[in-house]
Amino acid sequence: MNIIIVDDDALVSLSLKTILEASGDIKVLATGISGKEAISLYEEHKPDVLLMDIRMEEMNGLDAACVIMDKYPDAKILLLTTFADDEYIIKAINIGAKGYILKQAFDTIAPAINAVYNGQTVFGDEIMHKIPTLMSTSSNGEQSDFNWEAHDISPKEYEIICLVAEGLNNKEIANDLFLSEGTVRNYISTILEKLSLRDRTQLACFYYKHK
Amino acid sequence: MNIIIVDDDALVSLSLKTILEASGDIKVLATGISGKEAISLYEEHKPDVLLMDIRMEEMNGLDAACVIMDKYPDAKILLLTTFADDEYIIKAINIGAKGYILKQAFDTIAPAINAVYNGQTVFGDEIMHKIPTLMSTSSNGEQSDFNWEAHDISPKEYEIICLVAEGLNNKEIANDLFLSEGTVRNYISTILEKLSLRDRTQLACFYYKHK
DNA sequence: CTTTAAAGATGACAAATGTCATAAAGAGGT
DNA sequence: ACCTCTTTATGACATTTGTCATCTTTAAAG
Repeated sequence: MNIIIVDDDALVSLSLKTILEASGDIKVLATGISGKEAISLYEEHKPDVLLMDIRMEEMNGLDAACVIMDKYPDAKILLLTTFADDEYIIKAINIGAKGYILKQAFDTIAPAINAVYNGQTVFGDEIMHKIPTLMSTSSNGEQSDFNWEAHDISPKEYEIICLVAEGLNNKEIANDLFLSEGTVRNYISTILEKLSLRDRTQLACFYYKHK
Repeated sequence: MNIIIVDDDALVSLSLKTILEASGDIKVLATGISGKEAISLYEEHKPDVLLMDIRMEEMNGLDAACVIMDKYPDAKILLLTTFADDEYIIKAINIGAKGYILKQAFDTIAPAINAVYNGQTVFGDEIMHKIPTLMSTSSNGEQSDFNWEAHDISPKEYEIICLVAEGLNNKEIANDLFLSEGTVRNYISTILEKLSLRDRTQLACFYYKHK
């Protein structure tokens, strides 16, 4: 099976290439580092599967996927992400990407590619967990969009809020975001201050009520 | 990798067993023909992956999956279906099934099992296509179909759950319900036990996700 | 009248949580 | 170079939380 890898970070592309080719039946035809490159490489090689990072400098993976799917509806595109970026998941599904998985999970990527090659669609587990919530928040058009920035909530803080609203404790959040537990505590402390809440449970409630 | 196959139709189980075992690294520990059997077989063998039909006589695959996931949250269950039964997809996702694919596509099942085994979630392509539509139709009408009594939650306990989901702390709940703070703690303790949750924040999250 | 079951309470205890003061490292602007 | 802001980290601390074993009271069932 022939694939193309596109990732911002050449080191990642290389590691992936090595690992995947070692697994046997995968051949990496080319690697790229931007969405634009992904498009031209795809047209040139017509790979069985295109493995592409979402966050990239010149043109992000989603837009590139959109362009490619538009021209080649049968394209099999597997999107990689460093951690579960909620906002992109729904978009990825709608575009018709054949998968959306964490690139951390190196050894699970080969099976995923195989499944995609055989006509399945694959999602990383952590990502799947979020879909029910995303479904209920993205599609019922009622009140939803609370403006977090208006309350001085930074992106990082928002990220933490989401994890609290998934029921993670401080240690787990710390592991997820590569921070120390104490730092997470401090973050939550200031979040509570900003939103005039008392504890993490109220924060979780607030989250669901304003989404 | 060890799996169990459960399908109404013994012929299907057998064919699957043959095909999958031929592929090399899959061992079929047992086969069953009903949801009830799936549960007992799962408990007995603790397979890496459970492959189960949705439509079965005695107890359908979804209910069985629900019971199993409840008791073994790490269970990897791959649901099979003859046609894309729209109505079950959302439910399958919510239950936490690791996949939902067409059993027609014989040769794609092995890769799917592999991906699931490696921690991914897999959906057949025909099924994935329907998800965007299902998302918008499922979230306006139904909702709140979670059966608290089925999880042994008494009315009083439910009352406390609601207060937790309003962000009250134990003292406040105690005042609200004319109980002592200790009693409230005990109540919450048993609620968490019954729902297999860890703390009040997870309880609040659970409430909003199932409501 | 016993026996049993339930609802509620208490105290002890470990763990998790939230607050605060403080500090190191880096980036950017002057 | 100096100052400032941001991000991350610590440690100390008081509170809250969840768990458990043990009671009392009340009500129901025999």
